[in-house]
Amino acid sequence: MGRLPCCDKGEVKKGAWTPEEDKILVDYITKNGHGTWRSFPKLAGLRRCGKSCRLRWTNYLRPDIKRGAFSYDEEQKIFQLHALLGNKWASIASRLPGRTDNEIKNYWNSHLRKRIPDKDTATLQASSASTSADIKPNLLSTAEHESASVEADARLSMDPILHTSPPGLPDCDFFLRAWNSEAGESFPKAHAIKVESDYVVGPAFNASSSGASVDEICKIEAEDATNSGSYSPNSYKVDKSSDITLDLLLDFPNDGEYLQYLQGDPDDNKAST
DNA sequence: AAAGGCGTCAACCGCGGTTCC
DNA sequence: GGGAACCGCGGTTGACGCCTT
Repeated sequence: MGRLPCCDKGEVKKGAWTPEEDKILVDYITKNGHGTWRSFPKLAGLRRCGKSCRLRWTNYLRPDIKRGAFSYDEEQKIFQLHALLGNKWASIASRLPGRTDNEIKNYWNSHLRKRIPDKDTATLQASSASTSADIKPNLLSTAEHESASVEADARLSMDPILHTSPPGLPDCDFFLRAWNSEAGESFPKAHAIKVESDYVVGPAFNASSSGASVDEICKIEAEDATNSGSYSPNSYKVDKSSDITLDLLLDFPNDGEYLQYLQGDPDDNKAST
């Protein structure tokens, strides 16, 4: 038994929205709110699928949407968040006020992805061929990233040390933990920065065995899930430090090296400044 | 000037997760 | 507890404009 179609395909209009339709949609939502999207088109007098209305509103017509070129800061954040989260566009969008997941996804696919050097791809293939435990999420293709995430989730669930934040541990320790982990390590590597031998990995967070990058990913996802009230009770226990940790990672001083490929395309940078 | 290629982005589709009854 | 309804997400498609030949 398949899922019922969300609307009668014969009845609804498809394709680009006209200014008139936009106006009807905006006017109705302004006055009444959208209610349930399924019934919205009928109530508003639009010959559109409810999903289509929702998409048009959330991706284009919402008043808080910021249009126009992405700033350098925004690009920087997208790179960093993508390194942590992979193709979790909604999660990334939630940290970029005024930007939608669709917009970020398109921008990534058309502008940012091509700035990642080919040699990273080569590194990726070499590393993924060696051992799955050494997988670096930020270097993975989408499919590899997804499978790595699944595997990492499984590892996480078996690694009690990743489930608990030591009582009374200051946030800076959390940050150090994160930075010394694979997630922190991934930033320089993602940008082809050579990390010197004084790079320290604590015994409990050996990068090849702890999957601490997943720690980061799970914390952020847990936070997102918590925000939407949908996180399962046996998932990572979230506390305030997750947000602080991510912010610290995002705010880590960029001396121009870490995001080298942001400067890869002068034309794009010109547009974003 | 015209045709074809390419890049961008709005919109669609299908699926998984959540909520409600 | 189970199923239907609904929502939201990520991947994909298609239209359109620009560029190159």
